[in-house]
Amino acid sequence: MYRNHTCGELRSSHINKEVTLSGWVQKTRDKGFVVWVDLRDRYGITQLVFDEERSDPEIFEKARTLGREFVLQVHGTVIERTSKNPNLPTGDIEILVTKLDVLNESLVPPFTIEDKTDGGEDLRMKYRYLDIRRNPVKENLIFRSKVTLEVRNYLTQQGFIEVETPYLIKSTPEGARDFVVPSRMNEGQFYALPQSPQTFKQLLMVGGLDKYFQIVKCFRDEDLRADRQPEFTQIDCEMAFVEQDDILNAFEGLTRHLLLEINGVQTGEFPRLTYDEAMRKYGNDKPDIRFGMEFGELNDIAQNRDFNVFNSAELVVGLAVPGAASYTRKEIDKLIEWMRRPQIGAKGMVYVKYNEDGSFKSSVDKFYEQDDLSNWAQRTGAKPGDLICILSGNANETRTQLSALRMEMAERLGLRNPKEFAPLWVVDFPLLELDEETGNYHAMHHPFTSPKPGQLELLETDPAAVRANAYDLVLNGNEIGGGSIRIHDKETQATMFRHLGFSPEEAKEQFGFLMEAFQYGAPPHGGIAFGLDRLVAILGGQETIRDFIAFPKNNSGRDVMIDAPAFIDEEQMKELNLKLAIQS
RNA sequence: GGUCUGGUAGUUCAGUUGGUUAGAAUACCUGCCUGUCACGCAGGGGGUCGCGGGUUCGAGUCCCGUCCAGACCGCCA
Repeated sequence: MYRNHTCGELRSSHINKEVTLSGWVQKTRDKGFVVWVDLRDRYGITQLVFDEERSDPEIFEKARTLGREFVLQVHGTVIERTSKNPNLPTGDIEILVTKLDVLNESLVPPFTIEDKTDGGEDLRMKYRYLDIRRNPVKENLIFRSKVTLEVRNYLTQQGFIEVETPYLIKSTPEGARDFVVPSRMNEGQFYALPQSPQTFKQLLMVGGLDKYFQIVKCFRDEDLRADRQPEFTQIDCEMAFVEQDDILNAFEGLTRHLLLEINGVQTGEFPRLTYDEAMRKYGNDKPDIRFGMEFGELNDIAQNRDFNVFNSAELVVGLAVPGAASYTRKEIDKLIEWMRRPQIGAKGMVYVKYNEDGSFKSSVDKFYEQDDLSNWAQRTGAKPGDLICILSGNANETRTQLSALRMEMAERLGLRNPKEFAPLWVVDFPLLELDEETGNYHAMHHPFTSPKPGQLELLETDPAAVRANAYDLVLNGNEIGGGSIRIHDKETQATMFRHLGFSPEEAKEQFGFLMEAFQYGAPPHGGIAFGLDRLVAILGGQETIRDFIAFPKNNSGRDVMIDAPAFIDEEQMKELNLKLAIQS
């Protein structure tokens, strides 16, 4: 038996007990006449003590040779400490060791295994197994396990069935790039790893399973970000015989359950905003509504004066930054400069200081009266002490730019409190999106999304105006889930494919199995998928999803620990009938 | 594909206008220390300044190229 207690559980009530513990050496403190060793395991730290008087001389000498991260098994007596440590749950006691076994030695670790490590990102990834020994990483993984357990509990209780779908499937051109896997048995042919189990879950509905979910890995071969990994996990869900409201209610229930069980936060009914409203009010289809700063459109009260910048703009829109009227000229100039960076691309910014005394001072005083500025303040909800920031130009671009400003200012003002949760639904997304490069329309969600009732005809005349039965669940400015009511009849699906530029032959070749299934009594159905990594990170109050993934990939999609991807040897290539176009 | 930032001791970083033997903290090693818990004290070892080329009397520092890492834009149905 390696242990009969963990390193986190012994208290003064255990004094005089004989115990056996196993764990890692966190640190040794050699004071000459006495040596202390902090022994760590998943559950905590317990102090071991060795001294000249009470310890066997051989064990005492052995204790002095222990290095960081040695694996020990110790046997000894729980004793009361002479000087207690109130910062440690086990700080009242220590173990007077009578038997010391080094189960394994350790090299000096390349970084400190402490909450605040001295190791950089790169190094920690290379030695991820050491990083996982640290509390913050370990606790994140435990947290994730708790979230997935609650998801399974809740959905199972609601009558959902967890079904696994295949990882080796077929590549399709729509959407993200596929990871492909060569098939040895089928010369020259490739599987693709799923970007999502989309078509399979729809086929499960045709199969009559009615309520499905799966916690499932998905794969996308696209460039990464801090919150994007090439393989990531979704909570994938689908239901039959449902309308949009049924789905929203069901998964609002799941989200509310998680917020309550995981974070202890009670949430009321989630607000529902249409895509158009979200864009008008926040310039963003995933608005962070933990704070206000809603947009105020000023076209009618700012145009038709002598200020040509506004007169020539499609949209004049502003927002009030709370308490920022105290910004100096220099600070405002810096902010404008920030807005003009290529990433945001604003041409300039008009500002109005709403002074505490009720007067206004603006960068366009030449063109506008105090009354005008007062109207602007009213439209943007500004109060004395606020700074009103106004952008103008092309409607879409201007909204996006002002949204960037809104998020930045909220960040600076500390309004993005990670302990606060503000979920909402964004509904009625456009069905199609114009690809600027090709000039073609493609599905904003995916090609199986149904248009709003009676809007199918609009596809012919005004494709951009067609709204879809598609919805996103947004939490604190992050899209944590998205889904739609699907098309479930062959004719509509064929029409969709045609509008997306598929020839009937291409549609049949790629999605023939789905269209065929629709001919055998496909029920109305719809669903949603949550990004689990991101959801867990947000519930955990953190930004980077990498900290919630045991073995994440780096910026360029590499696993620096196992050093993947890698070349494969010639024999393997031959077997797969592959030849590289480049020389390795 | 693009923009930006960084790469100096095991680690995290500093290094001025191009100028003596490249520093600090921490980690590591040795010794001391009668209750430590960020222990303390004294001493010690540790560097191809990412790599290649160039400018210069002289390059960690300037220039060109390249590799690696990170953030962002494009991309992510």
